Amino acid sequence: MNSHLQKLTKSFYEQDLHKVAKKLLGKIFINNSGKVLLSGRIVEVEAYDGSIDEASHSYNGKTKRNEIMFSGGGLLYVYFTYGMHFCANVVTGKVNDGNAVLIRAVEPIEGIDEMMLNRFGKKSISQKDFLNLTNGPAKFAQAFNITKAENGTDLCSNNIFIKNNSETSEEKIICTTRIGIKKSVDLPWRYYIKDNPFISRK
DNA sequence: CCACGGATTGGCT
DNA sequence: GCCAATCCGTGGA
Repeated sequence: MNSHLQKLTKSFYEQDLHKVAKKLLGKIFINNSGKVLLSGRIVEVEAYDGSIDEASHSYNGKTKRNEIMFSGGGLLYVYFTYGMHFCANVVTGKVNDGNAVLIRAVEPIEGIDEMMLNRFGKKSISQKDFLNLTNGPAKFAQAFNITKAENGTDLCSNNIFIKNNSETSEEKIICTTRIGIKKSVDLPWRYYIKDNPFISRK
């Protein structure tokens, strides 16, 4: 089947933040903008809310850096952090909501040789490094060639997009507090697929 | 196995 | 000047 027929549409991304976050688990993230198609199954995400969530980049309103978070569901918000890493988010809801889902981990499917080159500069890696390909937000971005150039990409009209897949059943979705933040630490807004080997942390 | 600190830039106070 | 939605290497138990 033509993958375009399965591309998630605006109406999917315009749904409620947490509904989209949970529904994204199990879906296939694709970057087909390079020579080699890269794909992976989304296995871990976190929700960030502009209104009540002090950890969200959008909490204090729109700036040059976070403006994509306010630009409507279906866009890719990519930010730069710690002086060297990029992380990718899927914007949800309507214009000015300031809501987005951070993609924290995927399970590699296609283009794995290319991912190994992007991450480690070689095509032969250890079993341990195989799990290290995409088991973290900046690892995923590096493996999939997502950088600031991809900030603002419309996932509904480009060769970077997310493909539909069967729903992940409720009992396989684990919900915990989020990782690596210092504010709003008690909000249980991290979702991941139970027992998946590419989860960033237990 | 776990804990800790360095890397390195840009955004905001 | 401070610090970040991270990652990786090191050093000790």
